[in-house]
Amino acid sequence: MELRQLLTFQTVVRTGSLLRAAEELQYAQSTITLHIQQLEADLGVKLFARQGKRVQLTEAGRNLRDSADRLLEEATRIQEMMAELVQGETGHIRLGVIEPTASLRLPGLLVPFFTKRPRVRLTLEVGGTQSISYQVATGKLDLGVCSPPPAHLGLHFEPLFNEALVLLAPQTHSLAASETVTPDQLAGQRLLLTEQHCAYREVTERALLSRGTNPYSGIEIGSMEAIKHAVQLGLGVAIVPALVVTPPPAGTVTRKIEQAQLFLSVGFIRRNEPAPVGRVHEVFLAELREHLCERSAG
Amino acid sequence: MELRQLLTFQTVVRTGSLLRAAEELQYAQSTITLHIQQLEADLGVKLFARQGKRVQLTEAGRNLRDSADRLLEEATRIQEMMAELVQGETGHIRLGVIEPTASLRLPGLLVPFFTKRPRVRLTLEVGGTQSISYQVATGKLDLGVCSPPPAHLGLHFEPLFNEALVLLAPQTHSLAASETVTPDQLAGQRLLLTEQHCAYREVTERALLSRGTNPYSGIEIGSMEAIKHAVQLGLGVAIVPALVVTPPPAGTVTRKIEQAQLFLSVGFIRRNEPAPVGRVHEVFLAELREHLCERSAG
DNA sequence: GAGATACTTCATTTTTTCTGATAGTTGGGG
DNA sequence: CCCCAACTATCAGAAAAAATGAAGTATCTC
Repeated sequence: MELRQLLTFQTVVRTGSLLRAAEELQYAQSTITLHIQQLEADLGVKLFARQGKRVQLTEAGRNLRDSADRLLEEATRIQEMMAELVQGETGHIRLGVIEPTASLRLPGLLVPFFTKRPRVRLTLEVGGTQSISYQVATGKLDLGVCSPPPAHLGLHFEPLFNEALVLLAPQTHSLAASETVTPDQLAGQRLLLTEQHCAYREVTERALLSRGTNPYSGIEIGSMEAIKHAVQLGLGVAIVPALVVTPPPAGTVTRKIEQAQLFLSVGFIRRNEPAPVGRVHEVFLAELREHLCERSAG
Repeated sequence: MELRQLLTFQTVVRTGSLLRAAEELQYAQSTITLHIQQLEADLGVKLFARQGKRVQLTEAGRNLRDSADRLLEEATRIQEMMAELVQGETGHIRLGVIEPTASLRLPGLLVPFFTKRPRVRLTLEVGGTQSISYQVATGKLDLGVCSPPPAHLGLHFEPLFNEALVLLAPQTHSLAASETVTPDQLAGQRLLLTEQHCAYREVTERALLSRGTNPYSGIEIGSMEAIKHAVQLGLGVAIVPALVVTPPPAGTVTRKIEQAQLFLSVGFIRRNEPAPVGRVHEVFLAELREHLCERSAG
C-alpha cells in the first residue's frame, strides 16, 4: 500500500472516473488502472465494480474511502506541520528557568510571545541551575535560563543580566540603622541561606568568605518566600535578589551591601554542538535577549 | 514522503540506532540512512542530530514521531480492516426491509447475527417494495427483503417465504359469524387498505378483482398498527398479514379467506450483475435463507 | 591510540513506476 | 440496429527509484 495509490484511489472515487483522475493527477490513464490494481492486489479486495464504462465502489471500496481520506489528511498535516516548524510558527519549547527569574521576569515575556504564536507549545520547568543545566545537557530540555553552568557539561552560556542581591532585615534590626552595610557587619548575624548548591547561596558565600566572613548560620530555607517571612518574623537577616523584595515586605527593610560583588549572573544555556533546536527556539532566544538584556542590572 | 520511509523513521526512533533498525527491517544499513535523508529532504527539516555514532531526535524529529505513529497505525488498521472484510467479520450491510417483515420476523434474526459479529455495521431502511428495490438497483442499498420487484430494474429475486393474509374484523361484525369468508362476502364491506403501490394492497386488490369484487372503499391507512386500531374501533374490516394479528387485538377476530390466493411472496433482492457486495453480505444472506425459509407459510 | 562500533557516501544492480500505443467493452444516437 | 464516442485494460519498453555492498569517516572504549 502506497500513499500515491491511495491518493489515486481517492481521486477516482471523487471524480467517479479513472480518466478524470488521470487528468487531475497528471498521470497517464494506464497508471490509474495500475494503481487501483496494485491496491486491490495488495489489500486482497476488489475496490471497484467495473461495468465496462463506469466504475462503482464495492463494499470494500466504500470502507476504504473514509480511511484513505483520514490517512491522506494526516499525511498532509505532517507536511504542513513540518513547514510551520521551519517558519517557527509551531514547535515545542522545553524550557528550564530558575525560580526568581521564572516568577519575576519571565511572565512579561511569555505572554506576548505565546499570544502571538498560539500553536507553539511550552513546557516550563522551574528548578535550580544545576538541575536545569543537567537536563539541557542530556536533551531533556531545549533551553535553560539560569546562572553559569558547570563547565564540564559543555554548554553554551550567554549572559542576559545581573541579578542584584541586597540584604533583607527586620525594621528593628541593628543592621537596619545605617543606609548601607559592609560584609564585616554581617559577621555574627544569623543569616538565612537557601539550600546548598543553589547559585544564590554560592554567590553569597563566595563574596562573604572573600572578605573573611563565614556566613553559615545553621539555617537553610529552600524558598525565597519562606525566607522573606522568616525575616519578617525576626528569625534573622537574608541576602536575596533585589527584585524579590521590591518593595520590601511589611516590617522589613533592604540595605545595599558595600565592598562585595553581590550579584548573580543570569543567562541562557543551550547545547552548542549539534543544536537540536528548531526555528521557534531561535525566535524565542531573540525574544529573551531583547526583553531581559534591556532591564539588566549592573 | 513514503510510508516505507516513515516506518524506517519510526523504527530508528524506537531502537535508537540506524543499525538496529536495519536489522529489524531487513534492510542494508545504507538504506536506512537513505530513507532518513529522503525524509529530511522531502520535509525540509533535520530529523536527527548526528553526533558521529549516536543519533538523537531533533525538535522536528520529536514532532514527527507521534504523527508518524498515528499514520502508520492508520495504515495497518486499513489492512486489517480489509482482511476482516474478506473474512466477513466486518463490513457494512445496507438493508431495506418491508415494514411487517422488519418488525415481526427480522429482530429474531438480527440479534444473534450481530451479537456474533460486533464489528459489522447495519443500516436498516424500512419502506415499501418499490422504494427498496429502486434503492438496491441504484446501489444505495446492498440488499432488500420485500416482494418481487419490477422486472425492469434487473434485480435478482429469491423467494424466502409466503406471508399469509387474513381478514381482520371486529368481533361483532357480520363476517365474524362464520369460520371462513369468501371474496364475494367482502363486496359492499368497508375494507381498510394500505397506500397504493404497497405490495400488500396490490395482492389484495388482484385477488379480489379476479373474483369480481372491487375492494376499494375510499379509506387508505398507511400503517398496519393504525389499521388494527381502526378495525378494533369498528371502522371496517381489513386484510392483513396473519402474523401481524397473531393473536388478534382485543375485540377483533381473524378469518381465513377461501378461494383466493391471498398471500404475499417475500424474498430478498440484490443486484445480480457485478455484485458489489462483500463477504458479510453473503453470510447475511445465508442467515436469511436459513432463518426465514424454515418458517415459510404455504 | 588502536580497535570496535556506527553512520555516510557512492557506484552498481535490481526493482518499480510510468508511459504510449493498442485492444476491448459499453452505452447512446442516428 | 449498428456505429461512434467514451472508458477502461493490457503490454512492452523507457525512465526513475530503491536497495545493496564496499569503502570511507567519525566516535567511543579500553
